Amino acid sequence: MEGRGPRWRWRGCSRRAVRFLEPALLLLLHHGPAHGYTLLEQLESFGLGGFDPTVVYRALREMEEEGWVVSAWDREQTQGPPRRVYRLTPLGDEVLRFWVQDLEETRRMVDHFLQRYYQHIEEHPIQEER
Amino acid sequence: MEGRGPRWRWRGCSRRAVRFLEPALLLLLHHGPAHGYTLLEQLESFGLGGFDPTVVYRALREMEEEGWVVSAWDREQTQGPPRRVYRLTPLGDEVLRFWVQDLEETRRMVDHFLQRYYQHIEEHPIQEER
DNA sequence: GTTTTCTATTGACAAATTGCCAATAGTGGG
DNA sequence: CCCACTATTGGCAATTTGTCAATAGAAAAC
Repeated sequence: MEGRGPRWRWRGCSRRAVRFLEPALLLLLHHGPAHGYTLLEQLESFGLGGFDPTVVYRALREMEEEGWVVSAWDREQTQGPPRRVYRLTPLGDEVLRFWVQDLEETRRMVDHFLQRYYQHIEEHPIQEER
Repeated sequence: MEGRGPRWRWRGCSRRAVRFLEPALLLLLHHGPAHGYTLLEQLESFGLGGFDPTVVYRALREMEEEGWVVSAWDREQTQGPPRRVYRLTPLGDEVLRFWVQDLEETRRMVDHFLQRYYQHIEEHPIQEER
């Protein structure tokens, strides 16, 4: 199953994760403000472990540029350097709802695909040569 | 909701489509050989309409490089220039099964996310200010 | 008390992906 | 012959993604 091409043809897997990153962060922030490092860890509860921190921080900064979240420095209560605490904005809340709609739609599509696959396999157990 | 950034921040939508392209093509080809133009049209039945043809042709060429499909020229039965007919290989069949697994996993993740969202919303109808 | 380790975040860049537009080309109708 | 429709390819700019190195404070180890 290895291709000679780029090292990491097996897309769809880690890529799916990236696609989930934004909504997952928005949902986590819907619970209350948090800083990147914590969010990074909490992502595992979505089955989104193993992210390079850079990716998460970058996503957060981009979300701030969009106005979905705002951040403030927290120089106290830290076991390290000052850290940025992110908080969801009303716009971010709205975007989360958009994402939910989008994921509902995604779910419909995935369902439809899988149904079609299983139905076809059942009807044609052996692949036709035609 | 407009950003000042690039024209098409609203990712996730056409992007989701792209993510579906490969498995959809593999499934369509599982029904039997077909050429790109037909596949392009059949994609609509997956809710994947409106693709730029280039994208589909490119995907097919890449899939051929990977050995998931093979193509042959069809100079007869054509209402235009000769066309390439793609056929699924056993490897492609295997890849389709991988994709199905992957989409099962995706479905679990989406379900989990949505469940968590609705549960949280129900428990905290008003966003906390904390 | 300074070296190491863990927490936390940022910057920069190469590689890959995606959108899009122009080009090519055969066929059939007017 | 010119136009519309069927089919496919090439190339490039813009965007996205992965990764690695850099910075930096605090706490623990030596």
